[in-house]
Amino acid sequence: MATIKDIAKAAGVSVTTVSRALNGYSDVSERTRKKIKQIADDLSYSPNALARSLVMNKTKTIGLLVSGISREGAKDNIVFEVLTGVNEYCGQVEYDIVLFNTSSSQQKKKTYTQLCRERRVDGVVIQGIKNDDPYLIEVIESDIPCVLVDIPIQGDTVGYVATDNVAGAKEAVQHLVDLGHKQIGMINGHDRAFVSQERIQGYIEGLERNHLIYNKSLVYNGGFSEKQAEAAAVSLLENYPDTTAIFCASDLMAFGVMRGAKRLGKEVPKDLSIVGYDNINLSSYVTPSLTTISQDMYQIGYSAASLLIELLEGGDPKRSKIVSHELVIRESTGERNQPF
Amino acid sequence: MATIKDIAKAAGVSVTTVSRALNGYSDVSERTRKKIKQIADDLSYSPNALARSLVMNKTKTIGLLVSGISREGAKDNIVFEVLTGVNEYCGQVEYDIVLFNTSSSQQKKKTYTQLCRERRVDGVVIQGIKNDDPYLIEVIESDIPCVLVDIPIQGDTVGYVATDNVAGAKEAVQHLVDLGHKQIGMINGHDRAFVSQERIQGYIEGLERNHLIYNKSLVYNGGFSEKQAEAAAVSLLENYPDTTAIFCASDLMAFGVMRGAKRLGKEVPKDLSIVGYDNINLSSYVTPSLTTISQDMYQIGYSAASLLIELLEGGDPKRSKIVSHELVIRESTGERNQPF
DNA sequence: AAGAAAATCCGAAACGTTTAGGAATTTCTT
DNA sequence: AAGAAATTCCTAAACGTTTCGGATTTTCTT
Repeated sequence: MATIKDIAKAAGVSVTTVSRALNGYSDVSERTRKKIKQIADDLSYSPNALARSLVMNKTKTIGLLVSGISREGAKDNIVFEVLTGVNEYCGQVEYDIVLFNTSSSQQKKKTYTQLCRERRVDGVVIQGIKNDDPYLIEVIESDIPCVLVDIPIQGDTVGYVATDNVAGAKEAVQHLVDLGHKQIGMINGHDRAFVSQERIQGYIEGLERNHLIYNKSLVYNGGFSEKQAEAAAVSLLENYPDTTAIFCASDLMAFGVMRGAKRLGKEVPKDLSIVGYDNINLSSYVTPSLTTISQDMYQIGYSAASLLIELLEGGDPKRSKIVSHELVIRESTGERNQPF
Repeated sequence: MATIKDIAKAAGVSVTTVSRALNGYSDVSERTRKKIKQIADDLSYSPNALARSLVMNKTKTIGLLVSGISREGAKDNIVFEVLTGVNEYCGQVEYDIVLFNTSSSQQKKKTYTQLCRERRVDGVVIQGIKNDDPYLIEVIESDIPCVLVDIPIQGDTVGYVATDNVAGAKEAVQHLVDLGHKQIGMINGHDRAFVSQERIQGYIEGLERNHLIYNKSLVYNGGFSEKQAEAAAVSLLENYPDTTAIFCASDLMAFGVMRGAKRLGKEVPKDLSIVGYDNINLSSYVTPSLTTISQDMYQIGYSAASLLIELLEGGDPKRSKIVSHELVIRESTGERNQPF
């Protein structure tokens, strides 16, 4: 493997000159630069990023910390979509991405900060982290630049990108209200997710705006799990049979609710309208296809990366970005059946 | 950021001793080791992986080269699943993963080898690469250890992991034959994919084993695209209306075929049986759910990583791994309607 | 108690870059 | 043609580790 020294020797110049020639500095004559470049090509030289990073104290690498990279998490491709977005932006600005596997590092008792420090990433985007995750505190206290996905925290070195979950949830219930529904239940995720907190708030606001009373017992937690949501939906519908619509904090849970409805002999959307959240791939393929709040996870990833790089390269002092969402109406919602 | 020097100074020993203490060498007394560890903790020291890698000439990092990390590629989560598998294994053996974005590097004219050399990955797993991809030749010629997914090439530094695609395809058509189908069409991917070559071979063998004649004009290429497959299916069914079953080289294309069938007023599986390949998430959710050849992409990723690491650490000289597949029968296939 | 053996430690080089500061050479000015 | 200015190049240190070879200290042997 050719190094800068080899080139220097072959060209009869110092390593300094080689370095400066290859990096486009102005204090090297065109003639020698040509020669050096030629030799570098001949030796098929590629710079050692390690050595460079070591002295420059900058790796042009960002970490991607996701807790959802597990076999189960592969169902919705949310994680993958933001990864794709991050990857796309990083490709444009020539940053590399290193994947941190929190799961294993956790058992190895390596903290978030240690991970980042060891690998010398310039910054990190964090996704799928829970409210009570010990990592979260570390993030905020550490001085490693990072941007969070879906957790609205900002600071000197931390930014975030998210969607307006309360608005989204509000639109979802508004849609249901517009269809004539009066008793709307909700299957939420769990308390340790910021999005859940926001989505229920939106749910409540949506009801109140339409002068519907908010009944706490109509909302269940489904833990973002299909199975759990199915059980929750069954309970909900058995205890409150007048419920004609359910708003779910995720599409996956909406599928669970669908299954639960089927179990109870309820037809969607005739007897029960369902709206989900996320608009994952499955949602348009399933029958009936799912009405949902669509969020562009690719865009979120892309924005997260761009925000982080800005943070790193000291651009403008923006610290957060809200990406838009959209209600997409499909077959799982319909007019309320008037029970005459 | 504390370095080994800081620790040495604080402990009153040399950097050598600190290094050897921290790395568990035997030639340092327990007393000083304790002290050094204590100080390291106090200073919240974490080793600089860059410096270490530089001198050790080993990064404990593998590259992941996939061409499918794009917005469109997010539909099937195949890429993501192997990534998950790779990640899982790497987590266990404490390797990190860096994502290479081929797309951008291509336009930047950086070759595969350059990418790997620069970033100093110890090895690389490659996925979603096409037959005629210039990268492929590079891979084989370069001395960088790598394992290919779904491309059966092996050499001194290159291994692969795949499934037995010809057997899989054979089982698929056998299933259709068993259901009474006599005229079975196929929608293949494209010629630049090894899996396509194998799957059509399996298709042919499957037919011949049952003394059905192989009719070349019954197989169309769908380019692994849903849309394209839909068009192909329509052509196929219009030109050869006696076709009662279609075997598709991917689930995504099978969905296209479903849509095409619907366009022609054909009911699945009554008028047309369809079997796909891959068993992606969608397949079990769609109606009718899709009969398909299931391959465990997670396992493939996991195996690929483990094979690579073995290659790196000089374990046994295995160079390839075949992971098992399985026919999963769902609703999209049924007995042939005898046209009396 | 003296020499041998074992245990513990250290100095310095090496990995492949970048860069500050200055030296050598060329070109410009008058 | 001599000094100034600009151009081109180089020396050496630095980044944070690991490791070879040897030096020092302690413990064991008799």
